[in-house]
Amino acid sequence: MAYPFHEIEEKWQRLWEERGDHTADLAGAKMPFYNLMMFPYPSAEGLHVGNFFAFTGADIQGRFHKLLGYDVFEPIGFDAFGIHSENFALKMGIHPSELVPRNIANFRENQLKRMGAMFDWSRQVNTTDPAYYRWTQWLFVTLMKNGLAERRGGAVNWCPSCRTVLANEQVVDGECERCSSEVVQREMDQWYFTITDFSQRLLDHLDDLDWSPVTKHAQRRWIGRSEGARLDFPIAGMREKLTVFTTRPDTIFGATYMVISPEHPMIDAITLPERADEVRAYREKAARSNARERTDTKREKTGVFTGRHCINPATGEEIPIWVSDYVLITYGTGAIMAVPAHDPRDFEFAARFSLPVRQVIAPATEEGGGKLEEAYTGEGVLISSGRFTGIPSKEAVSKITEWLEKEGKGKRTVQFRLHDWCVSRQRYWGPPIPVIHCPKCGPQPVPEEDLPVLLPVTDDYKPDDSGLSPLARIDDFIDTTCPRCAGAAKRDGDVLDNFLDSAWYFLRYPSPERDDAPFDPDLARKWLPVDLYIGGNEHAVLHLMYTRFICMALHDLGYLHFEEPFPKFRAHGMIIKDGAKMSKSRGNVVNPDSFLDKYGSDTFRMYLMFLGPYTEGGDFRDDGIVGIERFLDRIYQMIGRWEEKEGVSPSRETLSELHKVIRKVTDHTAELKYNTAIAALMELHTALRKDEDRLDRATLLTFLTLLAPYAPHLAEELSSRLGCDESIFRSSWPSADDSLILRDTVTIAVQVNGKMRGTIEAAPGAAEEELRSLIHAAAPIEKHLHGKKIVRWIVVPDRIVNVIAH
RNA sequence: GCCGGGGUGGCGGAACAGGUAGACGCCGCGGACUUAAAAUCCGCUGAAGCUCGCUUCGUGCCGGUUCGAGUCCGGCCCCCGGCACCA
Repeated sequence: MAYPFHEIEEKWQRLWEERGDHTADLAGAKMPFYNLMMFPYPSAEGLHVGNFFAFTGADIQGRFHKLLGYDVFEPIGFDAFGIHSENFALKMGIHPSELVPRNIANFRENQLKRMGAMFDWSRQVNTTDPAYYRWTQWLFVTLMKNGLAERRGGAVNWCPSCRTVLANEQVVDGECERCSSEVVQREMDQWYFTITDFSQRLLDHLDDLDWSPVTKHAQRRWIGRSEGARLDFPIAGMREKLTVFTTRPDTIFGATYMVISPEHPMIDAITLPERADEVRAYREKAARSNARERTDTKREKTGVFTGRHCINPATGEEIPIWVSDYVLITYGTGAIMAVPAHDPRDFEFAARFSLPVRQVIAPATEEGGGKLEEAYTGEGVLISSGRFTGIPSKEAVSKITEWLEKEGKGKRTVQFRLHDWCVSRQRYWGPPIPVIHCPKCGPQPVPEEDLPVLLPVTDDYKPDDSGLSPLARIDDFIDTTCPRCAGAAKRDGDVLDNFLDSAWYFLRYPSPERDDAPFDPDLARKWLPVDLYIGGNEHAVLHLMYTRFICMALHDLGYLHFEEPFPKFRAHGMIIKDGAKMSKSRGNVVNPDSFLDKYGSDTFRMYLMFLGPYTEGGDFRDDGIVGIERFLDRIYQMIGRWEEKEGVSPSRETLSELHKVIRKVTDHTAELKYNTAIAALMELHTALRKDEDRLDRATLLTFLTLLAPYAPHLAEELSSRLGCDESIFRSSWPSADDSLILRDTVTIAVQVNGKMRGTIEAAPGAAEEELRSLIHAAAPIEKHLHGKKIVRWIVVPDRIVNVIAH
């Protein structure tokens, strides 16, 4: 018979709300703790187990810190703009402006409120609210005015079936995430945030951030710093030079040809007339090919010769310029010097088109001048390299760069992989980009006092083939006047990337009511940066990088006092089912609502936390939950049986166990090792049950306090039944008293020749002599020593003794 | 292909810093209560062997270091996640 969780949970949720227990006193707080979790995107299916898992783990931190004495601010909101919401609305045939509020209401009222998290419902953020996206637009305008937003041409991902532009993250292996059509590239004018101006800072700060190593690693890779040089190759018969980026200037004497990307701006100028047709055909083919083909590394290399040559500045030789799509326009200069002897890609290309291969680095283990079977990419000594011959390659990198720099033919540079952030989306469901295009004045930011640019309500929001945003079809919206010259002008028809909505939401939480500023500066100073951020590692790169950039920019512009929004970030794991990701197509989706109905929130919360390490996730199995159900029920029954008795106190053993567990639960909760913290609570429960007659109120309340972050409703209920008038979360977290942890004797393992042969009980810190006699006195161990000569005793104090005997 | 993380009972998972492998929970088995069942409570539960107390084996595979290895080193296999022609 399960305890009456329905009644209890409803009661406490009501009381918390009535009393405003979770409404943080932001202005008056003495020890602020901003407990942030990634806000959900409110889908029509409702909150899934993954959300529930993530939020529970974050809420435990909030409740734990509250008990530690912090003033905790734990907000939640809704990331409701974006292509997911829009596509779903299209599929259902219900306008997103109708569907989204409905989904939000369901999330909030039927699911989030039942979780029992300490969300501060007095402060919410909904990114689709004009009062919010006004400031998202303000952010754009502010960056634009300060030269951090640029309009320029660029390729976008286009799904011909959905007839829409896709964000990079919606392109999986070159296919549209939703319909699996092949994604093609389209050239369009877009707005970009110049995040690349911050590359080095974004990289450097990582050293000081307390983040999971995997997350930092992913960011480092994404930023992709590499040191090298830009080298100029004069083009034969032209005044222009071809500039390449290379990390291996030491191999320049082996550069036997050049390759430019099919999108290279100088391609037409370089190509000789007799080659023009062939090059054009190649270029067109490359343009048509989809992202998957283009990035398939196993595909055989293709390319065409431009007919033109350029001059290797090191050797003075003329080398041919080729075009190939293995050179990307998006990295470096879109052109490379090809060193087939020392680069696998160049080697492959040279082999295909019979281009010369010249080895210029000899491995340390020189085997003589055999023909190279594959590119040698390691270090060695330079050969056939003019005056640099004989120099170790590592040294030659800087020597050759210096030489070319002196000759004015090159420059040492640092290259980043990070691209500027394209924020234009040719979709409907987002904040309109607050820009007015004036034929005379060029693009003008919408004046701040005219914000927000409201998203017009229209039924005609379906994207079409034109590549123009649905808003571009609404003349009433598009036609306007220039804020500068008052002449006829047109609004930008695109909307802002969903990632911009979520790049500043945590700045808004403390003061969502402000209509004169994006956030309250005093509260920001008091509460930010965020103390702990918990979220999914799928956002390791994009969301976290963009948010860091926005904060850095706002810092530089004087709006924020910090550069890094999330000094401490932890990624939670993923809940899988039967070893596979939960998905509708697999039919293995667990619906949290039915578990809430059947077991209640406390049991469900604890079960999810008990599945496995929080940062790794776990496998959801329906049958395991009864263990937690029994556990909580036993606690309920135990407290129900308890009667106050005069002068009782728990045994020394019980107290010892209590303090051991206080230590464990404290440490493990702080480290997000919830599964083992719960195991410790179970052990404590067993110990308390064995000593039930002697339990006093204080001991039980301590136990309930340890339980409270995990099962908040039950802890509140039982503590109130024990006579507490105040919420248990107003009490304080117990501290472990190590002196109460019994250490009368320790169990020492005994090995003979490395094999476990038994244990002995000894006083802590017992001398070796004493241990020896104890071991000889222990018959089951002694029999293994019988008739043998003891040659050595290895004693690890209070842990183990290993006796070596022959 | 490259970079991370990981392979431990029937299952989910524990194990500080090289020191009693399997905490805690599920499943299973036995017992108590009950007219009976459910629920609950108590006990057992890595494998094999046997004189029932022990013995041998056991943390993906092979080898090494060490008094002692799930933990460290070298090689290999498999799974998960991320990135993918970045010059």
